Amino acid sequence: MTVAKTTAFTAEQQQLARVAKALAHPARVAIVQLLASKTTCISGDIAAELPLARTTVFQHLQELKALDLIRGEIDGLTVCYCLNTELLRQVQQQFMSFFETAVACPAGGAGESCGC
Amino acid sequence: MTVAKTTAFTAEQQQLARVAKALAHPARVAIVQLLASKTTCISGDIAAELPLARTTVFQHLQELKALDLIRGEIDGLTVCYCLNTELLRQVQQQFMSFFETAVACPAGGAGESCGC
DNA sequence: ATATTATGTCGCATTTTTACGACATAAAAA
DNA sequence: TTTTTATGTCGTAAAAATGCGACATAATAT
Repeated sequence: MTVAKTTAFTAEQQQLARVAKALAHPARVAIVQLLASKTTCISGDIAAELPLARTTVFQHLQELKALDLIRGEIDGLTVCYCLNTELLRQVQQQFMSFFETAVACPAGGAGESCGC
Repeated sequence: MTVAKTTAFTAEQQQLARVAKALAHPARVAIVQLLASKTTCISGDIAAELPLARTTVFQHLQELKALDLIRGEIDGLTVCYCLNTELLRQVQQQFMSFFETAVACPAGGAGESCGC
């Protein structure tokens, strides 16, 4: 409580952080890649392809689903999960803007205005 | 027992997840944006611009520094933090590849091969 | 020399994440 | 019907993240 902190975080910062958090575990990165590599939506045997217990994988799936990055459709006894490519495209844009601003830092990286 | 199974994933998946984790908090997103917006590297008054205690901000700075996304150079009594734009460029590429593969999912989004 | 200031370290409490087994449920097969 | 199978729910334990105050340190300023 050294200083007055008036500034809150913007909606954009929170949104980017939320998505980043969703991708902040290799299992969830792997799940997205797995779904991207299938011509047909695969079901819970996603778990069989990952070095984790089925319930743990299910938990990760739920986290991705909570952000609507993936979707699940029940098909009889199995469930078909697939990517929400539309949302992913938006998210990709957000990350791009973020990185573009970052790499375009006027300080220019390896220490032009300071010693870093 | 809860053992981190992150080692069972590919190096690429782990690297992407690591960086995603670094950006998984709005404060750290804000820090990167803040550093990107400065023509000169700013020091610890980063804390004054964020709605968090100084030590908490310092902690976030350390996390970004641990991944070498930012760097700090001591200048007398103050410290000059700035972005590692070179690394950020690499990271940007990794995220781009990831998203490109994801949005290019053959299932094509809104349910072409399944009901999602 | 003493005080001030910017930065960094430590410990602690709270919350969230991760991981998994035991159990429940509902569709399909026997 | 009974059994099998794929999926989902719940509780729990360990770990990590978050946030902050008390204290330490080192460079200036007085």
